[in-house]
Amino acid sequence: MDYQFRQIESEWQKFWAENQTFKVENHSSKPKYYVMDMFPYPSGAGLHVGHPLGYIASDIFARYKRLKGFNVLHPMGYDSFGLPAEQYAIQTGQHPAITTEQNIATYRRQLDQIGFSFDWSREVRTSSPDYYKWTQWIFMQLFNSWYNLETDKAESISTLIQKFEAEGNHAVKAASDEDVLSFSAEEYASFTDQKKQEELLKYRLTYLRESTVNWCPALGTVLANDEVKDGFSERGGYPVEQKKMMQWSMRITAYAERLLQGLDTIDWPEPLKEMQRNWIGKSVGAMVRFGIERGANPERGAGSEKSEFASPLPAPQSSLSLEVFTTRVDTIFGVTFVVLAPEHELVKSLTTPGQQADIDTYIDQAKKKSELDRMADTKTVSGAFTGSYVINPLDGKKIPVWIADYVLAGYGTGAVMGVPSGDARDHRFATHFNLPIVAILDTQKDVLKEADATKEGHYINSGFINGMEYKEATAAVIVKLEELNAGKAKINYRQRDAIFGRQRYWGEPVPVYFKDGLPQLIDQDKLPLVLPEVDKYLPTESGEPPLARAENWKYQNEFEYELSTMPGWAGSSWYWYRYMDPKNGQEFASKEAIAYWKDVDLYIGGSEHATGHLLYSRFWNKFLKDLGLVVEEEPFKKLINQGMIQGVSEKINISGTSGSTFYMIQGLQFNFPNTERLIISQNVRERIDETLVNTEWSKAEVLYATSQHHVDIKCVNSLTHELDIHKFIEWRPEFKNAIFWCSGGCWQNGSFKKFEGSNGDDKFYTKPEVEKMSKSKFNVVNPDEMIERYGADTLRMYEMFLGPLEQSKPWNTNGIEGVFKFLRKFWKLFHDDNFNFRVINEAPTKAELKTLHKIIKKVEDDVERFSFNTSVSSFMIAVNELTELKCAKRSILQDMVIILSPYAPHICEELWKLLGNEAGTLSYATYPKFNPEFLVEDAFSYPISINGKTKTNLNIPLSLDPKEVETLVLADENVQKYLGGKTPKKVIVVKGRIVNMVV
RNA sequence: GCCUGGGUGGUGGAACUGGUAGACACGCAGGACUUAAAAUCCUGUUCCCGUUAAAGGAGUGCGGGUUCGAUUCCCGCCCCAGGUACCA
Repeated sequence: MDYQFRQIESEWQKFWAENQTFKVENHSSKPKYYVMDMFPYPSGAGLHVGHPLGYIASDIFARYKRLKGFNVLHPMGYDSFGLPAEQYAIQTGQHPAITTEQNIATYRRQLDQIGFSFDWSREVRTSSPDYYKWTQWIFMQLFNSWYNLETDKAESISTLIQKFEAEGNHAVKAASDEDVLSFSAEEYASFTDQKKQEELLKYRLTYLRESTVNWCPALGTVLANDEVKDGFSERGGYPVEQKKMMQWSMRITAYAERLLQGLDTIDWPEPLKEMQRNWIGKSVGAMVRFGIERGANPERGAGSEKSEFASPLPAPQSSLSLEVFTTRVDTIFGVTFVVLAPEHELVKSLTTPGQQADIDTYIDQAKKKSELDRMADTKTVSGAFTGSYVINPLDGKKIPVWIADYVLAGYGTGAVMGVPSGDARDHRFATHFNLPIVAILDTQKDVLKEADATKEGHYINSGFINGMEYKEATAAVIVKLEELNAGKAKINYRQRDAIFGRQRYWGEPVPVYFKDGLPQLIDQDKLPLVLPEVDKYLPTESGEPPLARAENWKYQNEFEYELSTMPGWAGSSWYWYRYMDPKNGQEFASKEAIAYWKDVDLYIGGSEHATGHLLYSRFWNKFLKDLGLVVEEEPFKKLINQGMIQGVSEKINISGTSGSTFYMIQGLQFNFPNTERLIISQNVRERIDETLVNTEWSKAEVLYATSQHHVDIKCVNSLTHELDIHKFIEWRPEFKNAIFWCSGGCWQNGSFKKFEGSNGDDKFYTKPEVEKMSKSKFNVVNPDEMIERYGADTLRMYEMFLGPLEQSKPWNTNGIEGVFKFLRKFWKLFHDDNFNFRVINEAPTKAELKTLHKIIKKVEDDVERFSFNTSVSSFMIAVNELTELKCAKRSILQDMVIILSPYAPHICEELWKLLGNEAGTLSYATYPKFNPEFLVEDAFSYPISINGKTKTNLNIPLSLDPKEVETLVLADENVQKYLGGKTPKKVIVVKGRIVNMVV
């Protein structure tokens, strides 16, 4: 029979499912290997061709490892809490659990079709109560823990209470809130229970605190960052404001240093590690306190309010002072101004009456700017002078205090010392506002023209550090500042605590109730705290989260539950442990299972999770490790980022309405009721762009205010980018009366009017653009059609053939035929022209063995370095060679089947059976052993080049040494011809590589 | 702005430690088979010059450099994609 992929694939998928071929046990005499994918969110759009890319790669790897004798854990599950299901629920009233269930069924069907070797008996779903019971349980452990900086570990809160009872908190070194009280054991004992809890909350690893959220009053809800666009809600376009709200937070900052250090111990892509490093943002520097000039504005109230609590500095001499964090404390003599964030708490008290108007205007402006605006606009310098001055603690100079939005309130102290000679931004600021610029190092170039951030050379204009070099000066300045009680060395992290909650329905309920306004954990045996039923998935009229709608939902019928739910990253921060022991009702995973599987050996997923999921997972893992619940400090030993599969989006230009009732376009009249739109073909649009100024097109200026909109790629010919107007109108009926302006005329209501004197071109073109594949861009390509047409094995190999795994690439199906042809060719090796099985038991030839061992080696090397595209090519070469050799020998072909099986498992299972092996044993067969003897060559065709340009080749035995090779080459008459009688100045012979002659 | 990745034929890409640039595949062109088409098979296919063949020249984003030899290493620049919190 010819290669019948449909039949073969469904047959084997059924076989694997029925026989649980890939079910794996938590014990084995084989070494363990854990291959995991980032589990998907089951969206309503189903799987698209981008999803399987990583899954195919990890599946190949998992299957390969099985052949190499490992006990392989390769599970799959669903990250099934999320906003889209909830949004759908809001629109339709359908419970998100139902839609989620349906979406999962679609995903499962699609995943099964591709022939993955998942152990489905271990499937997890984050939205299932059996699962989120343990997410809640981990939350409770976090609540019951504090971070002891002395042991550098999380500990039970009870040890902290003991310390408080014994000695108060003076000697306690803990990661905590800024505003902790200072108390003795006696004072602690005198606290009411309420007060004690209040204080303890400031140390817990998960705690409540006020944080700013995107609040949309019209929708009565909090929005995620990506639901906000230019200060308006993406859905509906309602204004969004910043609102303070009590929110659960996770004290991830306690782990900053360990998260940073751990990066050096794991095998992850360097760019990804770099991203995490930048996110954590460790900077070693110093805190410097500038005294505020007395009498600046005393009637306006207190200075640094923070300092009575957790300031790293001892109490200031003056109550009026300003703290600045800097990484270049050595530049302190070059400070000519200080800049505060507009939101800084001291701005109010520092502003003099004369400057009040300026400052108010500036703050107003800054508030309106979105973060995006601030970023895009790095060239514009803005700021305002407060009217006050601070005193440089080292030389007593008066320094003006400004505010500017390039300083962020959330980082460091929200204040910067401006050193224009050394920092480009400060330089721009100084130049713009005409502030002095002082050079501080003798190596600095023309500092009036440009900042020079050098650390080289010797200090000048710098008081007691004049003449010193960088290292010495930095140390000296810090010593001096400490002496003066005006500063000290400090390590600062950019990372902040993670907000842990959202005001939504479809998430894990937080296992907390409130008593006297303080959060309390529910009893552990009440877990899981199941998501209650609600009548609607919207917030309440008073703006409370949807859970407030649940009737009679009270702890012990008395206490209010926490109404927010956990964020998306909760369930995904520990799921790799649940796969180890997914059905356990007593623990999140048994000690034995964790001791056996330990960690994930290979994790494949997208780099978009670099600073979210991957950082939070590492954080929770370290926490679980501190509690002795897991064994490894890092959860994912090796990580590979698969590149993004991009799609080609198609866009059209839609012009705004002009208010006229008809349009004249090139002398033709078109009806144009106010609500209709003019849609301009891309080729016309480009011509307008080019010739906008020409009189011929002057009318176009009126119409020109177009915006680009996505069109479903189903309406467009992907080769010509020609729009099918009929299909388009079917898809978007609101455009049924629109005018479609083509280069030779216009379409409206199905008829075409030709421009006078035009060629009558009635084709309408879209603009293609390569973008991320996404349902919202209408450019997704579904794998189902591909599988229907070519089968799963072809899809698997084709996705790998597309290019390097880690590189992003646009999806195209141009080469898929070649992969399909390859599989047929492979099938035909085993069959004669009439498709009769023809494999024979003869001894292989040298050439056949060479081909086989070449591919054994190549695929081994390629898989180990995740270069799957090159192994597909090598398979093609091997099959071409064997076809050429007319090889039908079992000893060659059987090994070929094993080597290819991770890539194309279905066809290989079928051939394995035809070869007479027991069905289903292929997955656990032994990978053939490479024997280098078969590849040994005794001669090599040396490229002979002159001045680096290859001229000819000479076949020379490899046994000859370079000198002999040289003699042989020079004796060759062909070579002499190229040399034209000249004697080469020099001859380079690299054995087995090349001969190069310099003439 | 900053960080990261990338730029090689008409296309996807290969070239692993500095050693024959363009493997493999798609597409295209020509041919075989066929009444015809599909399928299959064969041949050619970086560009320029050249009727063919030979010979020659250019060539891995651009400009330099190191080297007997550079897609690979170094310096400067341009462009594309992704990320991003102006992080002091």
